Amino acid sequence: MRLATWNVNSLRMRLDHLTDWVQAQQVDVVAVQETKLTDDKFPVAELDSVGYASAFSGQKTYNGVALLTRRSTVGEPANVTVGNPLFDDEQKRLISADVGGLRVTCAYFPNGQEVGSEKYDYKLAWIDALVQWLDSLRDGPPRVLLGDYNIAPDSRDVHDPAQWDGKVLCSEPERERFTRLLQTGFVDAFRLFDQAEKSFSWWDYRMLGFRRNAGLRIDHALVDSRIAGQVRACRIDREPRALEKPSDHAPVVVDIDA
DNA sequence: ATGGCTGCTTTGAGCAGA
Repeated sequence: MRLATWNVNSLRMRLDHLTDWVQAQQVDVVAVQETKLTDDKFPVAELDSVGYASAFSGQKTYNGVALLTRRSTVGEPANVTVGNPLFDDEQKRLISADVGGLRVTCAYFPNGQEVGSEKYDYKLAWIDALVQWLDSLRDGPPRVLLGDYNIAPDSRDVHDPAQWDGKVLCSEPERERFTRLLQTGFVDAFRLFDQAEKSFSWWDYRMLGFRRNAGLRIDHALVDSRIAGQVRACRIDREPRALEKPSDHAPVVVDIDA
């Protein structure tokens, strides 16, 4: 089974990129972040016409998440949960479903804006609640957490570690939260394999970020430790980032024998 | 040091992203 995560930065702007890509890559499950659409505007019919069923939770302007499943291989998302039952949140950042024997969660972690800000505190509290909830699901079906974590876990994941040292996305409390997620029984699928140095998943639109490869690895696929041995590959696909009018994020793909 | 793109919005300057 091939799963992927992609922050599309507006599904309205990126629908063609997304449908082209999932078909070309034969993706079975894709977790989408920053749809920026209310549910009545979600392109159910367009996705259905290319063979994908969808579960989604959105709002106007900001946030918004979705899980798309390839009908011919994995069917429809089942037992869909919107949000975190342990955390009241008006922001639409989390959706989970059973797909192909896995409990798949799509997450759009808060950005945090600046260390010490109100938004940063919200980010840490949001992650703490996510850790608590996912920990409670350890005995259920194997979990997969796909999303834009807005955390670069390691200096390897940062184009210029000195410049980013201690800044939001790279601060110690955020990295500690990432470690806590791993400690609830996950592996970082990307780091199970040899990867090129300076592998990133996001590049600033400004200052020729992509051309200079001035990026961060903040989009991740965490896979339940119980099935770590079934992970066959994990890679970042930079190609969609080079298209006209791209998202600022590239998709991350993970292949699991399941 | 600043802002540099992009998408969005009670359509137009300001917010937010990362």
